[in-house]
Amino acid sequence: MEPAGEAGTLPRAFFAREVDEVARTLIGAELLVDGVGGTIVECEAYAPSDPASHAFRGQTPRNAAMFGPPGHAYVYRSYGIHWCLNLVCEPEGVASAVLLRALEPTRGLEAMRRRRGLDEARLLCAGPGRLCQALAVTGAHDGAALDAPPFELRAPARPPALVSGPRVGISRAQERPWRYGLAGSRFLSRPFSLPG
DNA sequence: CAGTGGATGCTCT
DNA sequence: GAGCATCCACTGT
Repeated sequence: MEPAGEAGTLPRAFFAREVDEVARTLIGAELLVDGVGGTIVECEAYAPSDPASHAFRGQTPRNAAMFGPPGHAYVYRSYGIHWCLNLVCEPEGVASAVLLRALEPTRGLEAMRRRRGLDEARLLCAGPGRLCQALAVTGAHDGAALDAPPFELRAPARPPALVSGPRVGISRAQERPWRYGLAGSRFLSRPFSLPG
């Protein structure tokens, strides 16, 4: 019985909205996996009918979680080496998701340093692959609910200042400014081009 | 600081 | 067989 500790957890309904709005609202939220994590400072929206989305060409075994209910994880392997964590949005079947790209580490720093083999806090979660390594997120979490252990997600106390820009590492639909960041954060995977 | 290439596995053509 | 929603080590200024 720990009602107080769960009071701020984001409900599944939080994710059942248009993905771009969810992405903006996630900046400043706290994400923990087994008690390890920090503040979300960078993420990207991947919408339905988005040529850069894994779901664009329809459902496959890999992207099946994107077609499932919102409020669940979609985890895929990137470049054969890294894992990337997405949060599924919108009504079930629409297949949109937010890719988490960077955290400001706040909890479990020692566990993250051990997993990453690094000391410098700035580099522990600065990038989607690094973030998953630091939080020990793998394909085993694909499809898992975000409002239950090992996940904890809490909204920010106050809306933070946002910056936006083109998404990173994609070749299609580069003109869509669906990358969001916490203004002034030193924990981004890379800087945003202009002050926003 | 910029640019290049290797590691490595899965999906889709 | 190509192409990745990446990261790191290495090169050269």
